[in-house]
Amino acid sequence: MNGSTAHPAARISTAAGIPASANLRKGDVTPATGRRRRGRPAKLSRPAIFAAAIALIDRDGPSALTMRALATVLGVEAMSLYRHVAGKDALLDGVAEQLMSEIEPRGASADWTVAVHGFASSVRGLARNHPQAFTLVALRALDSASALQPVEDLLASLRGAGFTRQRSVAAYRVIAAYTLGYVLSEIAGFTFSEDVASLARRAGRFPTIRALSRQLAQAPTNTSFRAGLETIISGLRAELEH
Amino acid sequence: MNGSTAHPAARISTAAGIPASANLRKGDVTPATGRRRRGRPAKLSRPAIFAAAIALIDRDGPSALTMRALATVLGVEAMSLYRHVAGKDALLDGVAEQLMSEIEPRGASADWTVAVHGFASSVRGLARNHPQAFTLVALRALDSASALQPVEDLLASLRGAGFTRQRSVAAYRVIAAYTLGYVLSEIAGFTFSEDVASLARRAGRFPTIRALSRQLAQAPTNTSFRAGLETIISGLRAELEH
DNA sequence: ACCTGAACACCGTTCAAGT
DNA sequence: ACCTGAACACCGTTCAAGT
Repeated sequence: MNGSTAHPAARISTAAGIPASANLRKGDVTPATGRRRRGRPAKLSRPAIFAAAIALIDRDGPSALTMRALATVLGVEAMSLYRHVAGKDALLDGVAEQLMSEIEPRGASADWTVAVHGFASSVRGLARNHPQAFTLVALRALDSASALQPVEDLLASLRGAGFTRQRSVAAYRVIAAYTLGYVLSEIAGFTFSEDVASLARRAGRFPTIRALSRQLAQAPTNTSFRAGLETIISGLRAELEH
Repeated sequence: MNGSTAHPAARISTAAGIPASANLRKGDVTPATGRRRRGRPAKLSRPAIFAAAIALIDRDGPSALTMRALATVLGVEAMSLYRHVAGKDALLDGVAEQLMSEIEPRGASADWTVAVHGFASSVRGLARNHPQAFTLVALRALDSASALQPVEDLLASLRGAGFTRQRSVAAYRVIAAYTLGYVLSEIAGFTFSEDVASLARRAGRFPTIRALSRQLAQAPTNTSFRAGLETIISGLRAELEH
């Protein structure tokens, strides 16, 4: 497809312009303890590696994330990465965790419907900031503190609003499943391209799809995402009041 | 991690035991026309290739699907595959389409809630039959007839039940998003492993997660999937009757 | 302490050649 | 008409070696 002959890694390095150390928050390189460093100072750090990996995926897609390409971007040889991450799988775990940490905590809300919208918007916002990386990472178990905080906030609001333990978890799962599915569909083009209508026409079947082709072709919006959430909230409210 | 030194392809071939031609339905090799075959008879066919690919993924995971491994399983050299599929990406498109064709049509239902459950069960059933292949394929645009039929049936039922055009499409999207998200979460272990509770305990935060750890650890079931669907149906019914 | 060179066993894909 | 051999430009990962 992309028949470009040469795509020199050096160019990536320049273009990506990874702010190698600029991305680091203070204290990232060394643990909180002021332990004395000896020997050669480290050129690499885990957060710098993960940040560069996310930038690489966002720019060129998941398949561009290669140990070798990542190393080039960081101005280092591929093998040096293995000092800091166990392998490619561990790299992806780190990427997932660093992505989740971008979600800023909202705190528990007294109104559970606000909490639902807050949770869903956080996830969707992350996906919109990093569509490519999100797909890579959406299916990895989230066992980091930053991934758990939004869940904690949502569950706390549901419990506080009077949902039983069982119903709180059930509600969480419905909301999380809808949000994940919606966001992934959005990234994939919502499974309906403009030419689905023409396929339906060619096939001479699917009269309803043909009749609804204008509506189906409409790109999902902020509004339609929230509307779907309201449908679910309405169903949950009925259970709560029952 | 898996430090096994040698994993000879020949062994895969034996172990996988792909029923190379047994998987073929009659008429798969040649188009319906009784066109005369000349030259060397084909050892390969697109359906046989896709079936073997699905079997390989189901057995050994998405990363085991390699042009070379697939060829070995089919008793052929890797380059022979390029006679039948344009490349690996086209192979994955074919795998996606062949998977979707496993869904057996249910026909439109007079009761729209039956149609909702039917659609969702079809998708979930496919995911349970091919959990590994499903993840690989869930995000590819579905533009084949067999992928469109379940959508047509659901939309037709919704329209027939009195949903407006806009509301029918909106309802479809909520249902599809929930189903996709639920099913992918299920495959990924529903993002909550048993040790999330212990992580929450170690972190000394997340009191609600800790309090709900038993409920959160419960594996999703047929029943809980349908219960979530009922929540959504209840929300949709309110809109319909409004 | 941290990074590198060389090597190994893989990939997808091409092209000209075999039958 | 269909399949193959040899080759190219990649992968992830190891290990012993450099500074």
